[in-house]
Amino acid sequence: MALATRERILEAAGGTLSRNPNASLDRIAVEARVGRATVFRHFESRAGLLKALASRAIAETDRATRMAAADARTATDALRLITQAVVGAGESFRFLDSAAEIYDEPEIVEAYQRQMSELADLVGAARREGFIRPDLPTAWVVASIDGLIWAACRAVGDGELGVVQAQDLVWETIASGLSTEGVKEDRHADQA
Amino acid sequence: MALATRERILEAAGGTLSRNPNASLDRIAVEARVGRATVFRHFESRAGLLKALASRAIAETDRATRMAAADARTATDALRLITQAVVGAGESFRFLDSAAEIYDEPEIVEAYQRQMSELADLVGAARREGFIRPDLPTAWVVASIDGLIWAACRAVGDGELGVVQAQDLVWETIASGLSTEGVKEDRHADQA
DNA sequence: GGTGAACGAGACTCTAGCGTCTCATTCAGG
DNA sequence: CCTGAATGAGACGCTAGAGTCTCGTTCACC
Repeated sequence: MALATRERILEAAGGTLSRNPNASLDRIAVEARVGRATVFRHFESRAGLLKALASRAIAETDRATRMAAADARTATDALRLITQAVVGAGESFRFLDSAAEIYDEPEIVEAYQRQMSELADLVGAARREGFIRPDLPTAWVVASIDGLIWAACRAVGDGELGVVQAQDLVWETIASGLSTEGVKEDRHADQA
Repeated sequence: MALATRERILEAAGGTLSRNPNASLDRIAVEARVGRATVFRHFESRAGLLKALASRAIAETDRATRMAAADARTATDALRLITQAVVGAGESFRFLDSAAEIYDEPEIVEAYQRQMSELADLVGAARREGFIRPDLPTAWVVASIDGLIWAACRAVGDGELGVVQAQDLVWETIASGLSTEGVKEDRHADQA
């Protein structure tokens, strides 16, 4: 049952920390219905647990990215698939917002920066495909995609939106914004 | 010099906590170039300091909201002014992301919910003016505005964007999204 | 020059939470 | 039934950081 226990601890840690970023190991152990000592049997320390949690989220994102790259025929489509995958797995990521200690781990920081850089590349490719507005800095495109994903995960966590709904809305907003000025119907103008 | 000292502590606390949400009072005191005891002379406790910091951010937002309501002729314009004001004062807000303890203060939670509700009302009014897409849930519009503001403040803090640039980009993205599908030029279609 | 308020420095106590260790219990496999 | 691995419970030491207090200093104002 070692694997099941380890997994249960990670699951509980993710959930508890997303609600209260300063939750103690004792609290997490209770939430996982596990003795506190068992947490230390599976993880070197609190930092080790957080690191494992972060690594898990990073691996999940990498997996989603590879699948998107395999399935998608365009960079724009890959961007859409990745965005929706991350929103779908949002619960695994919410704890990262507030887990400041994690960014002491160079390994995690490096992986995070790599993923951000990959996202920037993807945005660049989507831009060359004509999907991204040429007048927007790539840094802002990346940042706002991040912000919209964050908002979607929060809304889902608060029960304001369903997961599928949130996935669609994020992409819809990326594509067309919030205003009627950007609805797709208008787009056929050029050709008129 | 009592007021100047108090202000210096608040300023240092905001800056330090936005960088490291778990920063100790000692660290904050050093950053403010003030003895740690002086922090306790001005604030009842750590919670009191955070509460004062949050109250300050809330008051700042209220001020911006009132000014926007006074200056703007439409709800859409008020929404724009408020959005830009909040991005401009972003440095005062970034610490709120990660200061989980604050949400134990009912007073703060109430004020936050009131502001969110006011924002929802404003979005509703802008919707009736025809600015907001009718097919988007208000909850998502509010959440994504929040997310874009968050992203902008982060980008400014990281030095990726200038403040004025970020203010424009947030509104631009709200209005037209990130994609070429939403650029304003297309909009004249209806009238053609 | 005298006075009092504000401050800096630092000693002190107290608590929460981390990490270690031990011991009894459970439970699966032989 | 026996054995060993995984666990739960809990005692224990340790440290960081909150909050209190005191004493000496600075500095503005009279």
